[in-house]
Amino acid sequence: MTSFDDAAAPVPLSARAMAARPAPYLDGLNPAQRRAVETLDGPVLMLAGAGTGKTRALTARIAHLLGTGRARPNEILAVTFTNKAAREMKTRVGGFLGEAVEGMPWMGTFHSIGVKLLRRHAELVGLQPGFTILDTDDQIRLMKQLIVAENIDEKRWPARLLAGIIDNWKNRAWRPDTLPASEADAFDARGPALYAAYQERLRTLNACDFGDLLLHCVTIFQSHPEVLEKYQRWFRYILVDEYQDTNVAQYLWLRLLAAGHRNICCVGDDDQSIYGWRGAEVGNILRFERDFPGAEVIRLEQNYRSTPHILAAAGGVIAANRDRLGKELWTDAEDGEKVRLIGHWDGEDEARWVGEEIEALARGSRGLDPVGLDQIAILVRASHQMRAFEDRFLTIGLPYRVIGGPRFYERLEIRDAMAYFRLAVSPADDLAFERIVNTPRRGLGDKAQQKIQRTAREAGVPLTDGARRLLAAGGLGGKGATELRRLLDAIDRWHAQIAGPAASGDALIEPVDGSGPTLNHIELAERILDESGYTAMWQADKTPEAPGRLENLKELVKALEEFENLQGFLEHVALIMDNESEDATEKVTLMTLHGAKGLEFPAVFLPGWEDGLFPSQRTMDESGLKGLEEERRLAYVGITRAERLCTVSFAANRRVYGQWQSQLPSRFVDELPPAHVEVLTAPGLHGGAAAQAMGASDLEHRVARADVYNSPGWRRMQARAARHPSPPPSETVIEARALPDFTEGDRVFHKKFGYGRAASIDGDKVFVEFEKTGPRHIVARFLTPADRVDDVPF
DNA sequence: GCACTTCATGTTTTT
DNA sequence: CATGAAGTGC
Repeated sequence: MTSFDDAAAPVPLSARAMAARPAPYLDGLNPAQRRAVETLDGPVLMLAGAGTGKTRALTARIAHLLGTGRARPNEILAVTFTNKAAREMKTRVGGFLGEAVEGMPWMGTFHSIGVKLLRRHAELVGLQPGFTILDTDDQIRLMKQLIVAENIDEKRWPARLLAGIIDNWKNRAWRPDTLPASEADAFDARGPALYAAYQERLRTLNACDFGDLLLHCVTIFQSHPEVLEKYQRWFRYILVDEYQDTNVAQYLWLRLLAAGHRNICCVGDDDQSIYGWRGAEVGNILRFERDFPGAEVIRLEQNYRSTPHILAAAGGVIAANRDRLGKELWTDAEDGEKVRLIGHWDGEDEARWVGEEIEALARGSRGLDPVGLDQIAILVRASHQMRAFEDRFLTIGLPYRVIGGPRFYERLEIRDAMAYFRLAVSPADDLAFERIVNTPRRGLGDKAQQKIQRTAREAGVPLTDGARRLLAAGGLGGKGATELRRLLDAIDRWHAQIAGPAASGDALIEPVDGSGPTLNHIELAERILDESGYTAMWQADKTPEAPGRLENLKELVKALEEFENLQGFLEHVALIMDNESEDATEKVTLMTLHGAKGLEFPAVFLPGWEDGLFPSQRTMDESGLKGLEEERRLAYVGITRAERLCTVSFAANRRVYGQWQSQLPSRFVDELPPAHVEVLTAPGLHGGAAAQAMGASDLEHRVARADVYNSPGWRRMQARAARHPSPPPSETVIEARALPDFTEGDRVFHKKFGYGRAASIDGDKVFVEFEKTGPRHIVARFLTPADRVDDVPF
């Protein structure tokens, strides 16, 4: 058990020592921040606008709580949404406290704290403390089984959708028994029953999905007042980050815990609530004062990030939203550049222009100081918008990094390997068993698996036991039987080996040849992958992605080094799905607006501001005005990421699902206050054929409305453009015509698709069979002969 | 059990 | 268009 039970443990940090010295953590705080730090008792709502130093205030507040002796480190509950935020808070508090952060076991994400609580009281909701945590993938597979069992038409009700509906219910803290009547007719009135069945399955599997981690806690608090009271007393102070993103379940969880002393400090920004679609309730933050009467509301409005123009532009956009708590950001900073606005002919032009602009910024040829590539970000509404930029950057050799791509732990081979580890830890993990019974192929097809399922269900035992019974009864013959027996034996063996070292504590045991319980978890993991035939499966696989997968498996085993045992690792992975690999080269960042929340960049590009794309048509269709307002907040988030330079752009034409569509500039473009915007004209667009084809009216209409052609900003821009002309785009065009400097059959390299063989060449078009990504037609300039890859400038 | 086909379906994302 | 999932034929 952790610190909770060590109530008698000495305070790791000497309160007196800290109080005696002037508090260094108060230095440099502005009055509002200081108030937020020093108002310790009672409910506090810290409305912290973008870039107003909220993390600073939050960490100082923790330091202050400890410094004044109000609470010991393990009596503070500090919740965040993401592991990243939790990590940052830990680091920053660590700056004040030194190693005493280790004594803050209750600083973490909602989910990680939820697990911790739930493990202690699992039996109160019918679980055992060792329950497994299902991720989305497991969840959907489970739902698929239910769909089959309940005879539901999967065409009409795909598992993903149903899992989503149940997720939503959980987000709203609705249990099967408390589901409101309004939901009773969800999917042909079978919703409530299916939800109940799903929960029943989870209980049988001794498993929780992510929603349960919070909802079960709430259930326990509500039905076991003595448990709740214990925690209400224990957590003397509660801090919550990103409060605007809380869903109902999280809200109830917090409200229950804070109900006693009401020492709860919520930090958030209603203007940055962008996760409504996944259950976040802006209402939680809007209602705070009603929920906690007498609450102190502190507004952090001094912005330390952006220039006045950028703040004014963002403010202008967000002002169009109703239902705001109201906040106006201000700054002492110099005016700087206005927000720049530019229209393009199509998405490719937009990408081309952004690429050139980035190169110009990097050279310092825009009349500004040179901007490093890693100080530049392109923030898009939807990830598919990234492709035009990737293509372009690949072509011009501009290094970039995509944030939010496929995650390491979501990869097939990693998930398979994890399933093996899970089985080794708990052989009763049915979902893990199902996943790998026939991977690698063991001759256990659908029929055999059904037999196992049936045997297990009839006996009411886990699948591994069911399989054993089936074998004992001779219900399976041939190769399948032999292989199944071998697998079951292997699982037993691995399980025994885990029990060994775990029981003997965490003493480091020298690796000894042979077997026995002397294996450490890393060797065990290797052995599992080996004995299961999983590694061999990929080694035998001749498809191009096999080597990469083996590489990933190696990486997975390496990741184990940071943990003491497999159990610890599995728990970590269940809750932490992020994987940020830093690499040293300077790169432009490409990510979604959602992904950018909480980040900042000196220069930000916001492309694709077109109605239907941004704001997204779908959001508006589905959520109407509420949706539009959330999109607007997204625009606000985007603009406020910029420190010095913010460039908004839109295209007149865009290919949507292969179909060319003409686009209208986003309504948010109109909401940008003209006084803080500078309208640029793309080279070649102004007066050119493109402008005419574009139906110049649109652009001109907007431009005339803002009267920007007559603005000083416009003239200054023109003058600057004359002084610092952009490199002529023709360079690339000439390059594009260049014929390949390799011949058919040569091995070639492409930055995105990797290595391949040039199967046939037709002019500047090459048909390449890529080793990893299959065959494709590629323009020659994208390719480098493989033996000269080092010449590629990035 | 596997490879090939057709067909539908196209946000945002964490835990 | 382009990707993934489901279905069909071997």
